[in-house]
Amino acid sequence: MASYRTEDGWDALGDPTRRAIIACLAERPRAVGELAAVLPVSRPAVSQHLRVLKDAGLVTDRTAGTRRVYRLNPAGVAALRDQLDTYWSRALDGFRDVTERPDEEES
Amino acid sequence: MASYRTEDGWDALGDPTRRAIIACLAERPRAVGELAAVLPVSRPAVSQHLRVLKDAGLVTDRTAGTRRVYRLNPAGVAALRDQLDTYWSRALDGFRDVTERPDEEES
DNA sequence: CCCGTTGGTAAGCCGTAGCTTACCGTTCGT
DNA sequence: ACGAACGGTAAGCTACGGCTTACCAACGGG
Repeated sequence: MASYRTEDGWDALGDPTRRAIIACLAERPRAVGELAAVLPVSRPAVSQHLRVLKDAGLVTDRTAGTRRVYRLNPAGVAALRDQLDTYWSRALDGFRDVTERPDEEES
Repeated sequence: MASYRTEDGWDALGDPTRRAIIACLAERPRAVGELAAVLPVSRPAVSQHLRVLKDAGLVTDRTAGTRRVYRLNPAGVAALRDQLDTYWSRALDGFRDVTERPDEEES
């Protein structure tokens, strides 16, 4: 609640690799090396992506010995979901405003 | 349901200008010129963004005379929302899996 | 019937996002 | 205490995404 958002969650999800990371972490928390082993990019690349995701509040990390375990942050995901809900409800209002016009061509 | 997704909705929302367009269209449907008048980019730029959003299934367009009115597509928005819901629920499972380890340092 | 309005497309420029390799700090095992 | 494992950072290259200007097609009003 009292957290700044240095990076936008949407920008963070704009990259396919980062979405793959999110999908991986959705299954279970993983260390950086595990993620790099699965993904088609190098470990430093994963590290950089994780930084972006962390700044966006989508993941949290936890040091376990020499390893660093990342996990999904449900709060961050929920925040984006709420935004979509807002767009969705407003879109419905927009639909109500302009009733069907028969002389127009649908896309 | 039976629609392909030529472009990914997340990629589409990865751009700030496109998110601004989405926000605009969430209020009410608008023509291309209207959007360009509000946004800080040229009309062709808006047109290109609208194409991406349309390919992603996030907006639909409707020809009205010489004008072309775009509106938000609630189905497309709902699809993304559902994906986030999936991530969210799986993340909760992940949290249950790994119980708190006191010797670790939180991020 | 012409002209103004509207908007999609082409061509091209430029910034930056993402990747790689190389390097360094930290932590644990033996 | 030394070395290996793990991971973050720096530097640099390349590709692509977004913007602009210029051009063209379509529809409508007077």
